[in-house]
Amino acid sequence: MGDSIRSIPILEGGSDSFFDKLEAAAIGRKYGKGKLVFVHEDQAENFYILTSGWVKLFRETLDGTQSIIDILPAGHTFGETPIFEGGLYPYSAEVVEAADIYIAPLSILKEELETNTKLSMNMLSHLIRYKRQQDRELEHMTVQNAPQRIGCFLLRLVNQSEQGSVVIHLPYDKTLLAARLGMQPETFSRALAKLKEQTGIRVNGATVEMDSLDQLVSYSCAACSSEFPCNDLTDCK
Amino acid sequence: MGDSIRSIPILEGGSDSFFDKLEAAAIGRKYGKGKLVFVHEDQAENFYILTSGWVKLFRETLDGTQSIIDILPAGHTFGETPIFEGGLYPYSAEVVEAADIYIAPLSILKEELETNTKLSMNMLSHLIRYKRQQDRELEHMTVQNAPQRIGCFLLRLVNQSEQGSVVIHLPYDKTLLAARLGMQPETFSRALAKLKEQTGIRVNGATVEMDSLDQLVSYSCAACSSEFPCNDLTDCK
DNA sequence: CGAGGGTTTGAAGTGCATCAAATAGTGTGG
DNA sequence: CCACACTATTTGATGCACTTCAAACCCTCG
Repeated sequence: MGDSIRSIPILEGGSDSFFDKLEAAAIGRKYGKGKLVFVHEDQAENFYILTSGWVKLFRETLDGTQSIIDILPAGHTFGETPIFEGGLYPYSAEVVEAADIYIAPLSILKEELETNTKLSMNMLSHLIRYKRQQDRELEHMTVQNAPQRIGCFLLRLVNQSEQGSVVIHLPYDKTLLAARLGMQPETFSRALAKLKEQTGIRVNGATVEMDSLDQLVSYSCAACSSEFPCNDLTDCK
Repeated sequence: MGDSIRSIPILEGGSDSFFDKLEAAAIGRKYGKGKLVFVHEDQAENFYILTSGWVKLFRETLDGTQSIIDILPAGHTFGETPIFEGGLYPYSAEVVEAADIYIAPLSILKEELETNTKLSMNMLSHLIRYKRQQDRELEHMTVQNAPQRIGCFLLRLVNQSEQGSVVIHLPYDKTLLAARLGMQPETFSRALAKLKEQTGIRVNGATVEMDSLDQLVSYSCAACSSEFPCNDLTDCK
């Protein structure tokens, strides 16, 4: 386990004693699809380290409509933001693909942050990058239409350097993906069909293929303020 | 000047020597409406402290469409995010209401952050709060319609504790406000009219009055995952 | 008083949501 | 290995919200 925690990007810069404490205190747990890790406004004692699977962070309105904050792949942490202030989780977390998660006390993280500038600098830098990504998401919502948003998402799944023909696997349900992109499942389905005819991508279930990225890039990125290899983040979300 | 810089929330926790250095190096400048402070992808040497007026942060696509990242009131800093990485501004900054701005070297801030945990903790905490606000903005874009978004914005301008009748002054152009809320000026105008008839607010130019917040709250917050006094931020944006 | 930008109003078009229903796909127990 | 149940996905038809284009209005300021 040590390695998997020590190599989490957002914890880079942590001291040895920090990781030792973390390993001593953390509990590893397996979660099946659909399991809730915590719920909005739970008292936050722990933060979570995702080493495999996918986790959805979301909020919901009174009528049950969910709005998705993020869908995290392995290698990310979540539930760490209540270190400051009241200490309530600002969102709920649900496993959407069977996951391995380490549960670790926030107090250890907080203590380390207060004494280890390297870690807090690293965390600042991650938050800033994250914010930039979020700026883009907001931009996309107003500037791109549904097919373009899907195309943009696909592009962020691709290794930028990829040459020639490309194969992508959608990481989770189309229904969830639709929600993640802020549209209805029906709209997603139609928009994907449109993307197919516009850019020549081939879709088969959760597999998407194309001969080159060019058409997808010129179709999707046209309406955006960033240029293609825009995915300067650790990874997709 | 000292005081105005020392009381900026995001710089709270800075050491005396930090503020001394800042005051020695910073240049105060007045900017008229419409002036650009810096442009997207400029090399970032300085960050900016806004002590009066309003500044718009934005990006634009090739065809000139702007997407607004934020509109800052006095008391905020901007252009500080390139402390890490390459050091290019990720957005452009334009004064939208005549502003007083202090220009200060990023290097001073960076150095202080690396040595003063109090400041970096404070900054982390601010970024986290900011992120939460941004989560809400994204939610609003998908969950609220135009009149509700306007109502929500108005509510965030109000002092929460206000009792009885309330008067609000729109802080800048309606056209800009529309862009800030991700809609067209025409839509804004119509949506505001609808809000008027639905909630009984009275609009006169840039002045908005109402007898009580109740109707506005129940109309606007119905579709949101947060409850009314949701503006747990330093101030509006 | 006239020019120009901000704001409103009107008419028409587009994209997405919604409701309804068909189809494909997956896992289950027999 | 098949039939059933259940969910994910697609397709169709319709409505609504917002955009777009056009023009009028209003207000401020030289």
